[in-house]
Amino acid sequence: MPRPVDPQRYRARRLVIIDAGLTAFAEHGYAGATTAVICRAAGIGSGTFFHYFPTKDALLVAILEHGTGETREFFEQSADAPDPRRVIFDYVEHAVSGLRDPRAAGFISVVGGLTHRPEIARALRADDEAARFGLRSNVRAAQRDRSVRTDMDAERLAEWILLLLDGFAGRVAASDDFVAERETRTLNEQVASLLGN
Amino acid sequence: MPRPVDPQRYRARRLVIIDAGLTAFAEHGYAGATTAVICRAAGIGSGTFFHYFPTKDALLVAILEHGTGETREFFEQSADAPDPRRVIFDYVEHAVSGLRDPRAAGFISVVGGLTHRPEIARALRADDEAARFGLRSNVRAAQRDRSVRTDMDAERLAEWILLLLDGFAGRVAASDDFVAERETRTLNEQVASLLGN
Amino acid sequence: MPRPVDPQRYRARRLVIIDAGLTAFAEHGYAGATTAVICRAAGIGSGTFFHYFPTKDALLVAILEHGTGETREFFEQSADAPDPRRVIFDYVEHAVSGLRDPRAAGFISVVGGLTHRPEIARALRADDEAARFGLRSNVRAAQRDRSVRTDMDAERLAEWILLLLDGFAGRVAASDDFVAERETRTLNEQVASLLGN
Amino acid sequence: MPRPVDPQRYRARRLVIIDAGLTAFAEHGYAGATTAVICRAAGIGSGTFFHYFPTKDALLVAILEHGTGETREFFEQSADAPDPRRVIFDYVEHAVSGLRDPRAAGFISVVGGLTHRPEIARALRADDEAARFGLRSNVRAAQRDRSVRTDMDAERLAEWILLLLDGFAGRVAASDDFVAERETRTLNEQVASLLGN
DNA sequence: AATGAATGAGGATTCATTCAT
DNA sequence: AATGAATGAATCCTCATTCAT
Repeated sequence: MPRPVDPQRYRARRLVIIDAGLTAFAEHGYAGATTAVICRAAGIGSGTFFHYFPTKDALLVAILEHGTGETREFFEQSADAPDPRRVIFDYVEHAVSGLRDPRAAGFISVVGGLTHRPEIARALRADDEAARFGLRSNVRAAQRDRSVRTDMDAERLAEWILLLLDGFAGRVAASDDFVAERETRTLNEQVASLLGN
Repeated sequence: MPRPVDPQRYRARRLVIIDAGLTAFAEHGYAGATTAVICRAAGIGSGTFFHYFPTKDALLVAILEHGTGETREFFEQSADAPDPRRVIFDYVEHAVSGLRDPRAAGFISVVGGLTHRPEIARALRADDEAARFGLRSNVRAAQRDRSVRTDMDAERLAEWILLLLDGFAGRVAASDDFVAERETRTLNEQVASLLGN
Repeated sequence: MPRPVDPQRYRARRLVIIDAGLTAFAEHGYAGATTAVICRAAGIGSGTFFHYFPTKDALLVAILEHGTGETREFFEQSADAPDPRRVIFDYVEHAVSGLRDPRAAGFISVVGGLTHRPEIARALRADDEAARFGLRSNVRAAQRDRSVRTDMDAERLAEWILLLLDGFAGRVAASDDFVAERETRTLNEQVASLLGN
Repeated sequence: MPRPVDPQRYRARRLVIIDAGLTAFAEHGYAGATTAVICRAAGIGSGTFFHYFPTKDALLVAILEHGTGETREFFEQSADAPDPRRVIFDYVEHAVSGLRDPRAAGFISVVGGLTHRPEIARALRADDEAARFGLRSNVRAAQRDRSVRTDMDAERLAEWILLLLDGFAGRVAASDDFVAERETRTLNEQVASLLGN
């Protein structure tokens, strides 16, 4: 009598590992986060790890995809928002609030140095693309209704917003004095100055 | 009869290794740049490598310190410049021009993920500190002569300039469409908007 | 309420696994035939596998014993045959016809390299012994009625017949050009030359 | 001052490892001969092993190629021999004498079960081919001068000689009672009966 | 100083086997 | 009986580093 596969349980466990991975990568870097460390953090045996993820890289990719999914969701939910300029700022807000998880910034800088692992590079590009796509659409819409400057094309403005967000995350990771909360206002100003009005 | 050390030759060879290291780290990431790879690139044997650097990390630190030195030099040479606001923009220019070396951006993102190796973290902090110190001094001076806004303190402004520079480097590394040359003007605008006037 | 064990069903399933094992071992070698591969081929879960066989080795042993059983059966059925020389040639025929199953030769060479697993070695020896015993008896009988040379003792002649059969199987496995069908005649000649008359 | 590479030393050490590998494979089978076991037998560290052979398979291949080389050499040295039939029997002698090394037969049966590792399969085919080629040439020559039957083509006769040799080796490995020395005469008889005259 | 052979600690991954359901 | 998730021992292999020459 086959035990019915319990996808609930499966996904829960998977999330536990993803979470442990996020912690471990952020805390110890990619090399330092050995599968042993991750397994210990997740409370599982090494065999179990590879039951859920075929490789260590795959775990990292899963973490990234998690983020990519959230980004896509965010923009899908804002698809019909009346004020695209507003959506852009909401996304900025959203991105910064992601940094409230103290592991996020660390993870981002770790993963940025892994462009040489092809799988990870792919996931990284997908992540970037998702954010760029969402931003670009909204920038374009905002340009149409003249709430954003039109002398720079939407793609470049999107890149620049990401530049600010990535730089912001980098600073959070690099400097103890740079506290997300306190700097959000300046970030908004920078984005505003970028988008013009 | 010990051959007298020829410091000329010594330093030259050291530079060759540093250069090979920069290439290798940028091209293959930290893990992918094995000492074997670096040695091959430098045209030396592995034994020789460890004559010049006690560890692989030490090479990375040396590369970083090279950059830190340049930063310090830059600000020292501008110490008595009459227009500190100008110096800030010159530094931005200087930093961007560093990205003309196609390895630079790659190296930066690689090294950003290595905060967990203590030696490297130290060097990274020193590098950051050098730039921040130089910028802060000039921001402060510029604030004194009212060419920079005074409603944000110098330290934070310095951090924000670095945020823009790091974000910029990150974009250069991440996106083929983001070409340093073409984006410099926008960068200057953003810095200007940051500093007010 | 324990479902009454259905021995019919049990044996059938066991045979399915044995068959899958034969296929897998022949196709992928001992190491390549992981229990997962075998289970997939047999259409069962891994847990089920270990209901039927306590270890992977035990499956291999069962396959071997299957063959050993057939060998014993063959010689039992020929026990009272009037012409023992004939029985020997029939056995050769029988052995060659076993090679019609394209998995047989592959399996034989795989299993030959596993003398170091004690269980398997035991089964292998038993298999060898069964064939040797059957052959030896018939050789001896044939010697008695002078239809086989008497200047070599029965044991050695039996070994030499096995030598020819094993070599034959090995060639079938090793060389695509060596087709059992076409070579049977030569095999019979060699056996004849061995036994004299 | 580069220590001059000492190819003497290199080859010697390589041979030590090859020898240890032969012992280990023959004694423990492929799986049982872990790299650790081989290294211990060779008196080297695991790192050293992989300095000489990129993989465990490569060591096995090297052992095989060693044999292949000997085979080729044998036939090259006999290239201009006046009596090709004699050469064939000399080769049989040569092959049997190789079995005096008690590890040889064990190694052969182990390696026969590894056809699924592509590198090994390739080496195995090359080995087979070398022997077949040498035999075939001599069979053909012998057929020309009528010292070997002509009703079977040279290729098939070569295969049959190998069949006898492989079967012989298999018996030596399988049965303690089957001693190479004592059985050589019968082997020669079988080959003679095969070749006719 | 320069070399590269030698080392072995450490890491990712595999897989037979167990066991709760 | 049947399942497959969970396990961890065991394996191959990598690579920074040492050291005799």
